[in-house]
Amino acid sequence: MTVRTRIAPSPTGAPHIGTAYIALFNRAFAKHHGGQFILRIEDTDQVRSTSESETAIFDALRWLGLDWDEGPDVGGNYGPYRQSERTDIYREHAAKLVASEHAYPCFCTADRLVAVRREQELNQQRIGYDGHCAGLDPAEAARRVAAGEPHVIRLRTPDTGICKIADQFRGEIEIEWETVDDQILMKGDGFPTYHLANVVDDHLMEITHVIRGEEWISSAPKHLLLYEAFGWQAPVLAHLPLLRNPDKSKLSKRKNPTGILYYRQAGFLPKAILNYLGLMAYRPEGDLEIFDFATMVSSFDFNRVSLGGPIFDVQKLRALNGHYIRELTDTDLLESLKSWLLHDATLLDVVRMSQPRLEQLADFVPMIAYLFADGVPLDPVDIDKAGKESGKAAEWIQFVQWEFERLQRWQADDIRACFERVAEQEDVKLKIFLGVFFRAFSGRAVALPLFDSLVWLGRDMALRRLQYAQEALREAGVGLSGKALKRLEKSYRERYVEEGGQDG
RNA sequence: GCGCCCAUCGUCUAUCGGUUAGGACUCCAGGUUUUCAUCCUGGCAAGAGGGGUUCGACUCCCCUUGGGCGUGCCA
Repeated sequence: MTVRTRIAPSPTGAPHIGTAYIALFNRAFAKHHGGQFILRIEDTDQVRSTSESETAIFDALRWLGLDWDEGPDVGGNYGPYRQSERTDIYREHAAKLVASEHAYPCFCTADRLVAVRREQELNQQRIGYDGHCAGLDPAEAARRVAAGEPHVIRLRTPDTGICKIADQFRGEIEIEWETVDDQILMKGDGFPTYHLANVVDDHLMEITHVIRGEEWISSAPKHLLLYEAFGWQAPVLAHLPLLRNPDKSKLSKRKNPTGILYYRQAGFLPKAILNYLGLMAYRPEGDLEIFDFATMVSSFDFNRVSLGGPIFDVQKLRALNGHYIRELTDTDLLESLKSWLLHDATLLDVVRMSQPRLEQLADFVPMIAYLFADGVPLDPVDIDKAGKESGKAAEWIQFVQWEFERLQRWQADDIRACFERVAEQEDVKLKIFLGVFFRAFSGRAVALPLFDSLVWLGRDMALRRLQYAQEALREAGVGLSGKALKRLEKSYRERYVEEGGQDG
């Protein structure tokens, strides 16, 4: 049996450093056994998935050297590797489950579900679906489905007994069936949920080992039950500890740079990132900290994986990166610099932006420096003063951060529209408004054209700069307090997000 | 609230019953260097608490505490 592992990111937003972390372990394990590592795109969330994000995932993982043997863009014998192209397969399998009564159609409305949950919260009961439609007569349910009544398909879970999960890192985990509710398998839109799709695909793609984040432990029983219902052999499960923010919460973009592309733009080396990510839960042997992917592959051992939730410490990553930079020969470093950003294609953009403003060639480098930096020296007092009144700058920056995250495409026109929208909402002249942002992004009141600069920097770096600015403002006492941030978020939702809750 | 996971310096970790509890990052001091950085040397700094098991527990078991995740027609 050849070992096959996979990474299955969903293309929503910027490719996450956590995805690289999980991918690294999966790839290292597969390669240790001479097996294959597969990339599967989990785009079953029609609302949030974008092709821009999918491309960015390919780009980011490949840059890190985490190549895949099979995937949407390289093909393979188990395709298609994009879940949105496999909907027939899921529908078919869901139908089988309904036929065997391992699953059932549910006609409950979203309103009823909310009401049920609220009552459970009130009575301090366990939260979960109450099984309202589980007892429906199958024939009757089938008639209603045939009549076109809106419905979802739910998994029928046992009411008693315990589910034993053989986690390769943690040993046996026991979860009582009573605590797992009837999970939705097929959504009202005809798309599967993660639970169904991931089980069906892992089986069909002959995945032998599923190494994923510990956030999945509590849904493992549902997955195991599905394998059983289909009469399939379940893959080996292993749950890695989650990467954390300095405050120990799950790593999030609000508190940290989480975009892989940020790290590329900021000049981190792939081998340093891989080494650091490996360090988060693995040591090849004893005190060995500096190691490459090949060492991780050859030494890979489930017993050497540590389980404490590691805090992602950019400072240590930086130190490690410095180590690798120093290890390069001068010509290799020059090549690294060139392939990073100092090549003709990117330089030409910068040349075009700067030309109208140049009086001497010597003006060039100082003028463009902020485009090649991670952070720039900031004057928080000056930034704050650029706002209409003290405190406004921090608010404006926050609104723009949220708008940037929601932007579908990262292009000059969209970015411009984004600034115009916020300036209008905040009732401030664009010229005044942008003053804050020239300072936040470049550290100066004047710089090259803002929107083009942002396109050039990339979304992840743009967001990072705003994060730096917020930190500086906070330190200077003119930033957003926790309370103010909460208030602002509410105001943002009301005024900017037309309808429905947005994700976090 | 309920379920599950986790627990060694500030941070990442080594230790798989017997160690002065080791290394790395950070910080501090000193040395090399025209400055800085690098590099070298040294230093500060840890087994959450309480019960067991054992001749002997950081290590095994239980409880408490703390933290995390889950509790979505998101993944």
